[in-house]
Amino acid sequence: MESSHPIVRTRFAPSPTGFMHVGGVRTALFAWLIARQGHGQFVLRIEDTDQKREVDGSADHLITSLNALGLHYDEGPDIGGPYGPYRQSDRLAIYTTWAQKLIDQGRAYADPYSAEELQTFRELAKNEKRAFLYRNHRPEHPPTWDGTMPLRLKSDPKAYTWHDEVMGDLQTGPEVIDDIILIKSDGFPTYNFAHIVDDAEMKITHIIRGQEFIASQPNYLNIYEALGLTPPIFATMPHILGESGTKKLGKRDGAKDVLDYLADGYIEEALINFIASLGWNDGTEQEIFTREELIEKFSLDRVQHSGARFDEQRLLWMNGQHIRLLSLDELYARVDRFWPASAGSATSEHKKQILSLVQDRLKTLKDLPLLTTYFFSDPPANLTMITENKQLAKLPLTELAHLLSVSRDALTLSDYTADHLQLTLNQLLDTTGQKPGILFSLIRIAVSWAPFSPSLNDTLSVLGKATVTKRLDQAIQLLS
RNA sequence: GGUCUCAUCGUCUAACGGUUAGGACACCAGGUUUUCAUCCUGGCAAUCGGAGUUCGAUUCUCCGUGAGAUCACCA
Repeated sequence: MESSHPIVRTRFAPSPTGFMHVGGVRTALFAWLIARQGHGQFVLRIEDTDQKREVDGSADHLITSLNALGLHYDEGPDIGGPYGPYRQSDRLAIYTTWAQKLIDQGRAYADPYSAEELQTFRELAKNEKRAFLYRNHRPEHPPTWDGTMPLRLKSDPKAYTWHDEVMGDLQTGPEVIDDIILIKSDGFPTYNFAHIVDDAEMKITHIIRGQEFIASQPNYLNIYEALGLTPPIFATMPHILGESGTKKLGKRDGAKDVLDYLADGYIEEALINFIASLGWNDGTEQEIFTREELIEKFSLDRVQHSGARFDEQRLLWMNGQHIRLLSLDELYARVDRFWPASAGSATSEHKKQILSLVQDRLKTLKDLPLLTTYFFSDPPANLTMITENKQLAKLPLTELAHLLSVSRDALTLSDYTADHLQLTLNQLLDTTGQKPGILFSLIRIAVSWAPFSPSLNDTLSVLGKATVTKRLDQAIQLLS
């Protein structure tokens, strides 16, 4: 059933003024999902029309972030594409051409006022408790536009009703329509003008962006009309709010760089799932979604209308869930830079064995050293782990030393497969007459000196007979 | 102040106008022959307020209240 609908094309259009935070990721993610779902294209366009705010390296950082999260784009400034260039500062001639059309039609004019005059108008409006409208001061005979003055739209004030895929039907009156600036006096277009031209030229079908643009939407519709363009589909995302407050999550409110989350051991699948579920769900009770499931199930009409708070606890939980979903080989490939320094000389075979033991315990990849150091190097003994242990403290140290001695002898006879070790350990419970709470705790502490570890038989198996025997001997000496 | 938007457990959210208002995170209590984690079981906890429509309202309407966005030569 091939329809006449155009191919879905969405875009992420950040301005290079800083790092990529979760709000930006969500906008990018939803646009990416729509493109993938519709088997269309996802475009990256850099909106660098404000030279003053531009931050060096920011564009590269955004690109790195998108790729790190697997939100790969089909067209963009670094990879090109049929509708380039994809950096607005390289497209100035295009905006001039479109602006000239408006001038020729009498729909754009030069703004002759100084900043001071404009400020006076604003204060006047404020004193009268009205919203400021430039068009109330529209000059009768504006000068010819020579590029040194701002170029403004000669607006056509009217009421608008439009549809938003997320918010539903929206409407406003003519009082919000104004003569907004199309081209600034520095020759660069404003976002308001440039994005409309670019989206049209790039054949974008869906504009997905944050709530902060909803108030400008009627003015954009006015521009589309002046330009003779059919507006694309609009979808407005609610804001992500800061952890504590109710404010929009911004960089100054502690919004973190997404690359920091990756560096802190969060995996991209969890980040994607979490950010998607912040304001969206599929209506079922499913919480964990793979990337493929999100592409299949995502829909704009199920996106929440209100803002959502960013809850790190939930992200942490979700990260653990996604870590457990990875195959051992996948996980192994990702934890590479998280191993403790002492793991340096270990074989990958050995490291994989250890990893399989701790996979279910990892909440972030950064937890790896805490859970595994004693596998790679002899841990320092800490007697208080025994003397302050509720169960072990009841027995005299010499008795504990004896138990370890018996255990060492019995374990020496094992072939050190996990199964056989379990058998040997169970037999030790019989021969010593001790409860697992005592005997197993003792052995576990004596070989790891760690507050926790995987199951005892697995731990011993991976440590190997030589290491276990050596550490038991050392512990026996210490307790004697 | 004008304009627009939003409102369910602490948090993320579900619920053709008819449910004991469901799930998840967090928290608490048990269980899975040691610990920590996982996993399982149970517990705690919500429809902002007031009218109206209706046999019946979390759901529809209106009025409040609260919150957010916007009113730039920023995006």
